[in-house]
Formats: sequence, C-alpha cells, structure tokens
Amino acid sequence: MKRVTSQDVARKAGVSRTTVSLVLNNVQGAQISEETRQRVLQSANALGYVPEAAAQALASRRAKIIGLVLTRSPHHIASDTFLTQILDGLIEVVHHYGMRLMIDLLEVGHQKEAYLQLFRAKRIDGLILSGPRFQDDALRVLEELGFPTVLMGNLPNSNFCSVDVDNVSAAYKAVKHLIGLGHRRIACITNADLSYTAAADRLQGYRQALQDAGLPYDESIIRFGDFDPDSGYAQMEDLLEKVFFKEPFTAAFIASDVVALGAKAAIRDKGLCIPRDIALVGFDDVPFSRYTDPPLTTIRLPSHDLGWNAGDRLIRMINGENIEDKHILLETELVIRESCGAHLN
Amino acid sequence: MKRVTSQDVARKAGVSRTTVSLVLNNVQGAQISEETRQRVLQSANALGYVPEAAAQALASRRAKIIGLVLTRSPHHIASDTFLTQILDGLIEVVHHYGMRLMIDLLEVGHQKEAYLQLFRAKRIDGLILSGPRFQDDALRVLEELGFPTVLMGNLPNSNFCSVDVDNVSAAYKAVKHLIGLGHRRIACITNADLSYTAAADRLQGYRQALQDAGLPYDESIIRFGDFDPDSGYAQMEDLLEKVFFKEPFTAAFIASDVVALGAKAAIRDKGLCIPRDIALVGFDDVPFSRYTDPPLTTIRLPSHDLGWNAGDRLIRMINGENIEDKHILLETELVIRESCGAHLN
DNA sequence: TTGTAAGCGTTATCAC
DNA sequence: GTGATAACGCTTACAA
Repeated sequence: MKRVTSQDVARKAGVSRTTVSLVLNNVQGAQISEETRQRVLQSANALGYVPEAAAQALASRRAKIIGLVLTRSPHHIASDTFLTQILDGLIEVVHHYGMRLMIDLLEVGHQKEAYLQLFRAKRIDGLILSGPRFQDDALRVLEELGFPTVLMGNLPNSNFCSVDVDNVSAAYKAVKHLIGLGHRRIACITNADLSYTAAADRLQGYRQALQDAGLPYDESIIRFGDFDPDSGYAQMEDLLEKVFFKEPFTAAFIASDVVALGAKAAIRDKGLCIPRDIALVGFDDVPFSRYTDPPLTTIRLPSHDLGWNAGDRLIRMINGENIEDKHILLETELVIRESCGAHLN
Repeated sequence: MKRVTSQDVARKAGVSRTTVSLVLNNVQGAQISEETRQRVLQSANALGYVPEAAAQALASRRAKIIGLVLTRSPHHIASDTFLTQILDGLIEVVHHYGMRLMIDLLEVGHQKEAYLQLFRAKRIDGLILSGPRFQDDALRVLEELGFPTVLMGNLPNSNFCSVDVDNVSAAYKAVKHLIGLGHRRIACITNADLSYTAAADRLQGYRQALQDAGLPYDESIIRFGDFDPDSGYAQMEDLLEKVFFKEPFTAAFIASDVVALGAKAAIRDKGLCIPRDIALVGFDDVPFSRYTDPPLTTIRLPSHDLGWNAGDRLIRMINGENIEDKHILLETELVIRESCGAHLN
C-alpha cells in the first residue's frame, strides 16, 4: 500500500502542494478561495491523507509533542496517584492543540544530559516538570537553553512558568480545621523532605496556622515523609513511640494522603483509634481516600485543571504567546470526612 | 546558537556524513577502521552532537517512539494504579532500545480513526494496548494494517502478540485459598464487565475452583464491578441487602483491589467485620493494599515485568524479529495478609 | 489567489 | 573502507 502524500492530494485537487499545505494548516495570512479550500479538503479526505509527522516536524521545526518528565524513583512512581489524576486534563488540552504527550522517567543525577538530549534532538517542543525542588541545578540548563518549560509546583525566584495550588494556604486550612475542632497539640508529617517546595510550603502553612492560633511550634512532633505509605508508617511509629505516650498529641496533619495511609496503619497497629485517640487530616484527596477506614478528611486538589492549565500554558508558550501571569495558583478545597470526628469536649 | 549537524561532525573528523552516520548508528555491514571510528566519536562528543529526531525519523522511516494507549474513561484512569505500576518496567526497556514512550487516551468510539491517524502519520512505530475486550472492532483495523501491536492482556483467537498473567489460574488460586480456609459459600465481584477478557477469565477461575471443590456455582452471589471503588461499594451493598442476610456467604472474591476497597467500605458501613463476618480476597496487589484495614489478601501481579515484556516484544517486532511464542503468561503470587483471618471452625 | 523552488537533517544506494 | 548523491515528505519565502 503506497503512502498518500500531499503531492497526491494536490494532484487530485488540481492545485500545488503549497496550496494543500496552506489549506490543511489553516494558515492565517494566505487567502485561499473558499472553492479551492473545499476541493483540497475533500481530496484529502477522500484519499485518507494524513501528513507524516516526521516530515512536518523536520520542515516546521516543531515536533508537536510535549514531554512530561518525572524524576522520582520507580518505587515512588508506582504509588504515585497524581500522575493518573492529571493525565486526563493534560491529554485533553494536548489533543485540543493537535499535539501529543511523551512521558519519561529520568534517573536522578542524569537529568542534565537527558534534558540536553531531548532539547537537541528536538524530540519535544516543551516540557512539563512535576515536583520541583530547590537548588535543582538541572533546571539551570533548561533556563539557559530557554527551553519552554512549565513547572507543576512552584519554585520561588525562578523564571519558569508554573501551575500550582497554594500549598501554604491549603495546609493552613487543614490545620485550622483541626484547631477549630479543639485540638491544641497537632503533629505533622510532611509529604517529602523539605528540598521539595511543596513540602516546605505545606509545613509553612501548618506552622502559620499554629502561630495564628497562639499555639507553640514544637519540632519534636514534626516528621518528614517520603512520598510513600512506608515512610508514613515509619514516621508515625516513631512519633508514637518517642513522643505520644509521654506527651500526647490529639491530632496529626499528614501532608499527603498516600503517606497518611501508612501513618494510619501505624496508629492502628499500636491499638489506637482514629479519630478518638488521634484525629487525622491528609492532603491531595487521592481516589482511595474516601474509602479508607475511617474516610479521610483531606485537601482536594483540582488535578484535572492542574494538568489542563500546565499543558495550556506550555503550548501557548511554544506558540510564541506571551504569558502575562507566569505563576498561577489554583484553588483547593477542604473535604471533611470522618477522620477527625467531632469537636473535642 | 547554531545547530550542530552531522555535517559539522563530518567536517571536524575529516570524513563524510555517510561515515558519521555509519559510525554513530553502529551499522553492522560496513567496515570502518577503528581509527576513523574513534575520530568520529570524539568529534561528535566534542561538538555535543545529537541527531535530530525528525530528520532521522523521516529518512529511516522509524519514529523511535512506541505508544501506550488507554481507552478507559478519564474517571477510570484516575483511579487506575496499574498504569504507574507498569510504567517503570516499560520505560526501562524503551530506553534500553533508545526509544521513547508516547501515551495517549482514546475516547471510546473514536478509536478506529485514532489508530489510523497514529499509523498514517507514522508518529509511533508500534502500539501497546491495555485491557483488550472481546469484539473490539477497532482492533481489526490494526490487524489489517499489520501495525505492530502488543496486547497487555489476552484476546483469544487473535493474532496479536500478548503479555499477560494467567488470570484463570490466579483467580483459582485466590478462591482455593478461601476454600482451604473452610469457606463454602463465596461471593464474587468481578473487576469489570465480561466483555473484558481479564474479567471473564477471573470469573472462570473462580468458577473452576468451586467446581473442583464440589461447591455449587450460584449466580445470585455474582456481581460485576466497573474498575473503581464506587462500583465495588454499590455491588457489595446490593449483595449484602439482597442476599447476605437471607443466605449468608462467609467470604468474597473481588477480582480487583481497587474495587475491593469500595466493597470493604460497604461491608463496614453495614456494621459487619472483616474477616470475622466476611473474608475478602482481592486481585492486583496495588500499593495501598497492604495498608488497608485489615491488610488485604490478594494476588500479586508482576507489574514491572509485565511492562518490560510488553515493551520488549513490541520493539523486537518492530525491529523485524520473529517472535516465537506470541503469547506469554507471567506468574502471579498469592499474598496472604489479614483479610481472611484464620480457618473457620 | 496560487505556484516554484529551496531547504529541513538524516539515511540509504551505489560507486570508487 | 569511504564518499557522492538521491531520496524522505513537508513547510515557507518569494515569485507570478
């Protein structure tokens, strides 16, 4: 079966390849008579013509592909529910612009070369990076190259476009909920170590909420999670053994539902009860959180919109549009379920 | 910054572009003196030369990209943990062969055109399809086109290469475990409707296990899940209300951990206890299953290997290798945790 | 309003 | 062993 080229379409429509290209790409400048346009469109359709991506890319210098790059370890990826949640919105917008999504995992430490590779090979037109960290010098490369990049998450003092939620205020909201319920001593397990901006911000929100309520910030009840349930289990266990039985806390803010899952198991394994002994608030509202026992009170992220907006801005950047508000923050919502019980008496 | 082309490398090494191409692609036939080879390699390195993907694709007729296509609804994708679990192995092998992974969601109903599009545009060299169904006529298109395709999952009587687990025997193993514990009346909720081969196979394994134990197959305690926890909740609730209180069952086999999560919540909401009132076995061993309350006994899938093998076979097909065993079945493992308790007395 | 022709950066087919 | 030279299929000035 011979390939159908734009030449064939041109021949059938009785025009030149130029005209075919102009029509099919809907080029703004050039005026094409409605009649020719229709003729071209019909011929293309009749022949089942689909432009070859590689040829188009070579000539136009556009791959029409954007990359989503994840730098977490395989193990973390596996329990990462975020990816699947943003995928929907992201692919929706990517399709809207007639593009495609390439997904890649990068080994930590080899990112610099990988970015260069992707850039030089022109495999992708732009990049979405999830979960930025402070002082990631691989990012410098991207900045210097001027490679269109959108961050999912925030990175202060950087020139990258970013799409994020306001982690500080979301965490604030979560902790305030706990305080409103009468809790005075609230432990915290972060979602990750503080080199991740999201983790630092969520901890900051926690701190702020305590402060505004006139409550002390006590480092002995702060722990650092590491994305997965295992870390939540370990950290909560530590908290329980080292602190809880001496100086009890009545609630915990766990800055990730996935981490909270492990923490919950640790609490249960010590024979303690949620929310009676310890009230819990999570973060992210992953799909399973409404089905845990008890259902988890948490912060809902607008994941579809996060994905959609990241894609939209990236593609607009690629198309040469000037993005006015480089950093946008989407709204979160406190979802109250049953892991906090009622007001303390 | 001017782009570095193979011309530049050729010039610097004092050879022709042909030679550069031969060296860099490690072409088998042509003999290149070790000395020239080194010279070319060094020049390329010094200049930071990276071949342009589009040009390569155009000339070689290889995009060096494989596609992973998902046809579930956005809502199902969001709670799909399988994707992230196979991603690791899949990307590992894709990188091994110097390729990339493109991911796409297809709206149900528009698959035929989408496949044609992908094929005609030569955007991808081959396709991995997850969760095939009986009588999916979009698949016929792929078969007719002779487009390299690997199925994750099985489709009897098809010519596609497939990588799967033996769902029948895995389900058999799960149910046999329950029977071994003394259960005689075991309900079942499938992972999806029976147009999905995996769902049909798992139900078949359940049935077989009952039969081999001389237990009756009772349709009144069979329900069909739909990938997500909501469906599990609804079906278990129905089972409880319509059957359990009249003719109690003592255990349930839920052919998906995600669905089981919902079922578990339904059981709890009725004030029943797992495993005391109802023992539960799931399927998939998703990351959260060891942290549910109680931890879920389930069937572990070799997700990394599933991804790896699917990618490996696809790429070998693309490279023109002849795959001897078209259908491979990977081993599963029964993971015993606490959702079945001890032997019934 | 439409056509001509020159790239885009590779790979592949032959000669030498 | 190595080098011209012709594809590959499209876009895009520029000309008509």
